[in-house]
Amino acid sequence: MLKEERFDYILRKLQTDHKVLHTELSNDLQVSEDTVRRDLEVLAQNGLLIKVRGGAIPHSPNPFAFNERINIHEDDKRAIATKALSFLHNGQTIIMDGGTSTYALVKLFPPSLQLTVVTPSIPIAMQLMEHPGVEVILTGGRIFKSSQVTSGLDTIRMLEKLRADICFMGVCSLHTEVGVTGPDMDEAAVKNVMVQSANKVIALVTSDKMGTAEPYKVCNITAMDTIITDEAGVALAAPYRQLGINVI
Amino acid sequence: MLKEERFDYILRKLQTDHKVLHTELSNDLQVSEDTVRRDLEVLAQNGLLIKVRGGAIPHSPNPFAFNERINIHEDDKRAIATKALSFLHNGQTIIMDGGTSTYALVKLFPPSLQLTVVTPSIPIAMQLMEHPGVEVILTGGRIFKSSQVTSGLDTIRMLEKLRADICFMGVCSLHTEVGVTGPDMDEAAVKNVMVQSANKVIALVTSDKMGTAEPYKVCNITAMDTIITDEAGVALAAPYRQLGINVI
DNA sequence: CATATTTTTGCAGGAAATTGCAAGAATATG
DNA sequence: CATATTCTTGCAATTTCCTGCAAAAATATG
Repeated sequence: MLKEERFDYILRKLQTDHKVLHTELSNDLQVSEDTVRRDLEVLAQNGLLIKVRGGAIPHSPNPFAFNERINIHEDDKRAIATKALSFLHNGQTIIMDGGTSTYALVKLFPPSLQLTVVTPSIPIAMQLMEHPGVEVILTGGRIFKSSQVTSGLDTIRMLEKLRADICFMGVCSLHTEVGVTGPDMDEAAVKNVMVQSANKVIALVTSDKMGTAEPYKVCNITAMDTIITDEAGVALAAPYRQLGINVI
Repeated sequence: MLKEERFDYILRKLQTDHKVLHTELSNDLQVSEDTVRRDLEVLAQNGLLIKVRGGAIPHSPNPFAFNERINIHEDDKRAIATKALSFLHNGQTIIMDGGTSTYALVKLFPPSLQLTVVTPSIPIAMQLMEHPGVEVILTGGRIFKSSQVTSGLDTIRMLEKLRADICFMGVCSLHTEVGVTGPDMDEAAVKNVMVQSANKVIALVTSDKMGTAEPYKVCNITAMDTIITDEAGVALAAPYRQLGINVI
């Protein structure tokens, strides 16, 4: 049996059963569970399903589209967010980029905090709607369903007119030479404007994103004032510190 | 049974029952109460519910105001929304006002529908994010926490540049002489621009709002092309029909 | 056609996650 | 304040996952 036939079978079964199990598939397809595991691995990589312990579930109809990602490196992200809190003071205007790191940050906002937050992220806006002291401004534009942020010209135009105290940047790759990069052209353009509209830029980055690069450039690495990461070890941080960037 | 299935079950039960108990879930899912407790823990961490002693309650990302209102006249609103569906055709660009009537409408969108929807309403945008064929454009601006819509100058500017086929107007009071009115100045201004930016304006109004007025004027009643209501009886509809408005 | 290289597959082991249980702490209730 | 629930913590049993490895199959190369 061809590997593609197995893929086909798995996806079809997933569509009818809304889940697949290693044990079942191993039996149905007459291959070992390891092979099934590997099959699910590649299907997951192509975004065709979501691997979970014991099998896989479909991508769309489950309510975890955004919340799944929040689980990855959850502790790291909370640690990063906690460090970031100390930069916030009453009365500031903050640009809050989309992404799970920034989402973790707004979840930690103490109730007494008084801020104006500008964001293209719908989950962040929803989270902050319940906060009594935060004025929320959502940038307009077309919604990217996968990342749940607005993007495009309208978003950029709203950000351009802004003067913020701090911009917290989320999911990006950092590289000392390549700079700050992202996986999507439009979002990279939006991030670029965010950087320009803020007096101070703070990147929230899990350590696995440091030293990596993606196709679309956001800005030079020197545009960052501070990088907050989960593991600010000397080895990882030194190259950035040499450029005058505060790494914590 | 996969852990994710349990999550799914819990969230679904929470949605219908408005609460879940450790004891019940343990029995329903055939796992120990400890496992239920741990499941609720992770769901709570992801903001999908709130743990309380003995079980959990919904997190209600929408403040009560919105959730409650959606239930008032629910049947009426669904009836109105069903009538409104016939005005929608593939390829159209639609302005969708905030409010529970319009929210009921987007919930009825058939999956095959291909539209571009421009809206200031966050619940509507979230609902449509799960729709495969709808392009969602959110107008930017300051968020009104009570009604969960964006408002203000930025919102107006985005709408001004638009040319839509249809505008569906939500919560408003209608009066043959006073016209269309609303309870908030900023929102009224936004609605006014919506009316001007669409070729055709359709009001979704429960019958109890007809013949009433509120402080801030949106537009003249003749700006409406069609009024969809739950009870298009002759007595109520006649004055509007005399003005050339289609009432159904 | 023979040989080298890559890909796929199954297996073994140790690592990691999940689950249920028990004992003591915390909290609600009358 | 006494009692009953519920919650937390630690632990052990089980299941599942990952890594490296070797055999078999497929593909490429001379």
